[in-house]
Amino acid sequence: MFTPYLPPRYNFLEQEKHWQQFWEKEALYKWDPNTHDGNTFVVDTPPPTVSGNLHIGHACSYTQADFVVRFQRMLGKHVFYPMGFDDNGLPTERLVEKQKGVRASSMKREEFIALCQDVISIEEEKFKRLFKAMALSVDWSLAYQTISPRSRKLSQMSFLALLAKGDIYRNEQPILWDPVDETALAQADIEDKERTSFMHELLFIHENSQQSLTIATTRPELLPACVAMFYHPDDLRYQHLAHSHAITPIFNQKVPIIPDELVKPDKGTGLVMCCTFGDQTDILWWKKHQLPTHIILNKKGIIVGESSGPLQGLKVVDARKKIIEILQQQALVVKKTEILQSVKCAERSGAPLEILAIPQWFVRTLEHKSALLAKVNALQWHPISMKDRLERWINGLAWDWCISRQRYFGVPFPVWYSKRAGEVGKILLPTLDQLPVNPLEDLPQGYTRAEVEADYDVMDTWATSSISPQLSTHAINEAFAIDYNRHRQLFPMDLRPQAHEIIRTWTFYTLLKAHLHEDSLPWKNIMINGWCLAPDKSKMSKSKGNTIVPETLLAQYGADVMRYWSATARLGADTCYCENVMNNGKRLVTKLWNAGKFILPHLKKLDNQLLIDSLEVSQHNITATLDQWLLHRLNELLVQVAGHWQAYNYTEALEAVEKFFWSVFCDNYLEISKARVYNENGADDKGQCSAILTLYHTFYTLLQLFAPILPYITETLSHGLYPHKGSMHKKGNWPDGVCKNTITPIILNQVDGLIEILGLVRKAKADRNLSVKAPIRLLVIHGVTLSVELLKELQAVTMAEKIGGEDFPMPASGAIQLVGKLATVSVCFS
RNA sequence: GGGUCUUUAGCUCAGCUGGUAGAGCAUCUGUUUUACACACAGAAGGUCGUAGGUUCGAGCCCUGCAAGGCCCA
Repeated sequence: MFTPYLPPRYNFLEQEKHWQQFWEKEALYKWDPNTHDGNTFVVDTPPPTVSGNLHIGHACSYTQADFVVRFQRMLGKHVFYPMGFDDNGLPTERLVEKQKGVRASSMKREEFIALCQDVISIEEEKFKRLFKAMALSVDWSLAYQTISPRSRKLSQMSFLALLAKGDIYRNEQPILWDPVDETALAQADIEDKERTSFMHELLFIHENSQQSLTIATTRPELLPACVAMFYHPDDLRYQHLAHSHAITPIFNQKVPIIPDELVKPDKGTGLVMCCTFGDQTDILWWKKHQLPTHIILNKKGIIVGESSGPLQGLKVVDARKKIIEILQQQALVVKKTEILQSVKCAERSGAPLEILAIPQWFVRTLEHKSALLAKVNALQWHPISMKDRLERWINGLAWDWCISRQRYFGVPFPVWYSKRAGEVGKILLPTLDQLPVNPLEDLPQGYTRAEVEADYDVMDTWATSSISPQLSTHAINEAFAIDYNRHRQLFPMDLRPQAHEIIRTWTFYTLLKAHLHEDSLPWKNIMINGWCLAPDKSKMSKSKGNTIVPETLLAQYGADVMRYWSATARLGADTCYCENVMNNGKRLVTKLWNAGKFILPHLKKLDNQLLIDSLEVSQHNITATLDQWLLHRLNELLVQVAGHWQAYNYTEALEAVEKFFWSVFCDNYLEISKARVYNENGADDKGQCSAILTLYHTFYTLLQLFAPILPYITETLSHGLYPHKGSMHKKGNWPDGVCKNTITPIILNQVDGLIEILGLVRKAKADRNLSVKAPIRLLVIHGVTLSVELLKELQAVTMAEKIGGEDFPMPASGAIQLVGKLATVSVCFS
């Protein structure tokens, strides 16, 4: 049935809901696993963290990716576009603790994990609804979670694969430790607190000369862990100490005296002791000077070990009092000064942090630097300038990647340590078919619970996130695979869209994993979107109260307008939320609707079959010069816009289409052709048919060009005016060129002249404060010779009674004369 | 503190290998109702962050400075 129809008003909320259901019912975005022609476009969507709310920045970046995906689908690609949810790790734990008012550390581990599962399933539904409202053309059947059994399995496979290759190793490393909650912390969990403390000056003995040396410290209780003494290399007071040793008081340990630039000569006495580990500097020195490790603190922050003598069994604070007491008794404290000190504390428990050395798992990165740089260069960056960030990052890397986290809700290491006599500490691994394993519940084959100790840690979230492509392809490599055929079909992927602040983490780790696993790139292209800032160009944050949530914009303006806004932000460039731009988007949607409303009633003037036929078939009916000119210009637009899209320049693509639609199509073509469209006296049926057909097909092409950015209004108008064509967004619906006509440069120039003359006449009327529809008695044109046909168009649109050409003299008086690039005109009103 | 990006009209942004500054909105003026006043037509609006340098010529290249963003310490 061919019955074009549009409702009287465009109610975006109603239409959006309707088309969401339609797209779902039609399975328009469904990936077809049986396509093997290689004409695929596979996307690696970075899974958002489900904890907390989606903000406008997400909306901006996810819609920008969707533009590209929709274009590729319309081009005819088989699109694989999944959505993931990153529900693994600390942010989720935090959310759950907050929502449920619980503490992970004070519950049973399994109960806490179950609670996490409950919360994320609710949060994910929320995200899903919002993504659908934003018209992300995701195939939801491909959705994955970073904590699901399959993701755990693949994550553990990745670990085992790298362990087998020797790219993962275990080593004891200092970490920041919260002795109250008994966990390692990330940088993000730490806050600096000011407190008063005492700087003590203690006496050491210089081994060679037996003279006393005064060192300054705020941590006297770490004396048993002292492993060196430092002074600044330029400090003239201590040059004689080079290459000698000092003896610690009370514990009588012999420690080397070493010069290092990090010592502040004016702090205390300029001599400082280095312990295992008092602060970050101690760690640096320990690494740089390869000092011995002398651990005296346990995970509860209690001093242990024979060598700690009288401090054994005491908490840090008590040990500090005790050691000062002892030192004072022996007159080894020469000075005590109250100072204000900044101490790193746990944000949550408030406890001052200790530094512990704990065995951790590491992924080798440093030795792969040059290979990774080559990979970075093989990747297509959009925009190219972002490549630089990753190159600098890789060049500056100084440590291997520590992937151990002392957490609960994460992917556990698939590892046990043997307690069997003769092999104590031996690393035991599961077989592949055991995966995913929970080493706390499962056991390595042939061992009993009593014979093994499980690795209690979970992996860094990035260890899982860095295989997001493989979470979708279901394989790490040929040996570690759930479905290797699927992997071969999808990997490497075509596109990774993401924001710039995670280039150094997410991009880097994902490149690293693909490199180590298969010597491959994870993707062929990467597009980097910018940030969304508040209207004052500052970062949006809850504390400033300047956040804007997508829900508000969707309700106020609708998804198309929100997408329009994110389309005006160029790739890589930060953009601020701007009411102006939202209004422009709203105007565009309305203008499209009104153009559709104009075309609709004229369609019944033509035979249905003529409208159903493709333009190729009905092309011979496009007889008017003006119509042929429009189609010619439309063809030029198509080439230009396709080029922009191929280069990921959706902003320029939109700008070009919008400009063409607004000024060429609506303001000029439509106004000029109106006389023929209405054909009031019935004198030009052929011209009318030509005009209506041109309007009809041009408008559809413009809708196609707008479609990747404005999916709802284009679908609504497409179904209303072109009910025989099916969905606007179906695979392969990108226009590959409208009817090729052979319009000559002379004719092109004539129509361009006509448009210019129309502009000059409008100006003449504006100068006289007249309506654009005010009649003209005489219009004289010099410089351009128009055909009889074009003169007729011009006469109708300018309301000119009479038009004179070159042979007609310019009126001397009573006329407005205007000069353009191509033509000079003279307008007489009376 | 190190690195990096940004700074162009009241607002949001274009501006190609250096050659007389552009768009949309907002403003002002005018025009209506046979698609659209969420429109059409017109006008006005800028020492291109700042101080130097290179050049016949700099928004663009070089150096310093300032403000802001981001990443890393």
